[in-house]
Order: sequence, then structure tokens, then C-alpha cells
Amino acid sequence: MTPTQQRVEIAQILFARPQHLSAEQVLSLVNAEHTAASKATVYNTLNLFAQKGLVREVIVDPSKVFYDSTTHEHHHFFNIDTCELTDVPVGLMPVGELPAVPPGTEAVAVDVIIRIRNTERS
Amino acid sequence: MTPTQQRVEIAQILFARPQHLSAEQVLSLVNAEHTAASKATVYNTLNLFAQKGLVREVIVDPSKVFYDSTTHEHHHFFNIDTCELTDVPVGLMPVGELPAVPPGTEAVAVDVIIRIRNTERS
DNA sequence: CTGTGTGCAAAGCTTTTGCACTACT
DNA sequence: AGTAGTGCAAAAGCTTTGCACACAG
Repeated sequence: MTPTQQRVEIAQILFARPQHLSAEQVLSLVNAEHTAASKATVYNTLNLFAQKGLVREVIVDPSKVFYDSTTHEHHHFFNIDTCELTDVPVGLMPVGELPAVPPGTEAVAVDVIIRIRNTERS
Repeated sequence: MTPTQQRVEIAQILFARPQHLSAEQVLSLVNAEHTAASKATVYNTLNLFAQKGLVREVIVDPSKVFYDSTTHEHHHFFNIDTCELTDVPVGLMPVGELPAVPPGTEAVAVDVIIRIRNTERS
């Protein structure tokens, strides 16, 4: 895994601060900078990072993957109106120990997504 | 929402028994029957059902949406090796009450997905 | 006859794959 | 010089939109 120009760029954007970025946003940000990387490279790199555990994939919608630079255990609010993703500190909602996973398997990750919506005042 | 031929077909498949079907699987099953519906209709109908609360969408992967005919509150194991989705009875893993949602919003749904993997014996 | 609603073909978008190139051994 | 690894163009796939048709009022 060579630290190439493109990867460094992407990493800097991701880890500038804890945040949730969609692939689309990362792409824009990378291209807003100087070097620019192709769409494919951004996707491949993000997938690579996700595999390596550098970022966490948060899947809220088909074709709407967010990449979370915070890898600590935590959950998410997802506002389906604004497509905004918000962290939920672990403390607020502890995850009970996992129930027995099916035989021959091991837990890899636990994703908790609370879908929220703007309160409609009709 | 007219109970048309296509919708009845799809509904019968979904509610034949509690199960998790991907859009792809539903499409195959519908076409395996007699009438057959187009891909678009299946997608639209599934989305429609999901909106109406008849089925629950379970999003485990981009371009991998499962439709769950069980609408009771429950969680899921997702085997990333086999792409198999399994129910987790609510009792086994209670969801603590939700932490305060952001102001002006209301919780719509809570999705808990435990990603599991086949234990590798190297 | 007009309006509402449905089904499907075609388009759109995200994501993935395969190839040419680069850098290193 | 060979080999491994990277970046990107092009392809693939899922999903959504827009239009023609059918039915109800």
C-alpha cells in the first residue's frame, strides 16, 4: 500500500477532523484541491481504507455510502430529510453484548443506525 | 394503491413466510411464476410497500437491499461471506431507549445490523 | 371525456473491473 | 529486466424517472 499522492490527499481530507463524507463529497473535495484524482481512484482508495480499518463505512441507503473517519465504536443518526449523518456517543446507547452469533461465524462489526426525520408541523 | 396483478404477485411472494429477499431474488421469483413483472415494477412496488410499512428495508450493502416481511422490531445478522441475512429476536438484544434525537427531529426507525463472517480456520 | 394511477422502457448514477503505466527489486 | 502495485477509462449493475396506456369517475 504505497502512500501515493492521491492516497495522501484523500487521507488528509478524511482525517482533517472527525466527519462523515459520502463518496461524492470526497470526490469533490479531492478535486477542489490541486492534484485531483479520478472517480474510480477515490472509490478504490476509500474501499481500501475501509478494508484496512482506517475508516468505517456507514451504509444508510443504496448508493449512499458514508465514510466515517471516527473508528471508535459509536452509532449514527441519519436524517432522511437532509441526508445528514450524526454521531451518537457510545455512552448514550450501550450495545448489550451480542447474542450468540450463528455457529461457525464471528462478529465483525455492529452497525446501529437511527433514522430520524424532521418533525413535520402540518 | 390498486391491488393489481403484479402487486398481488409480489405480495404473495413476500408474505408467503417470514423471510428476507433481495430485490434480485424477488424479481426472479416473480418471473418464475406465471405473470412476470418488469424489473422496474418490482423495484417500484417494493419501494411502495416499504413506504406503506408493509415490509422493512434492510440495507446491508450498496446495491444490496433486502426486503423483510417481518415488520416487528428486530435486528439482523448479516453474513458478509454468504450474504445471508438472519433475524435476531428482539429479546436477545434489547435496544436501550433512544438517546435524545436532535431537536426538530423524530426517530423513524432503528436498524441494527451485526456483520458476521465465517470463522476462518487457517 | 377528463383525471388518476400503473407498468415498463430507457436513462442516470454509483460502483466495479481490466488494462496500461510506474516504481521498485 | 522482471514483478508488484497503482490510477484511471470504460463497463457493469442497480435504481429511478418519464411517458404511454388502462381504468374509474
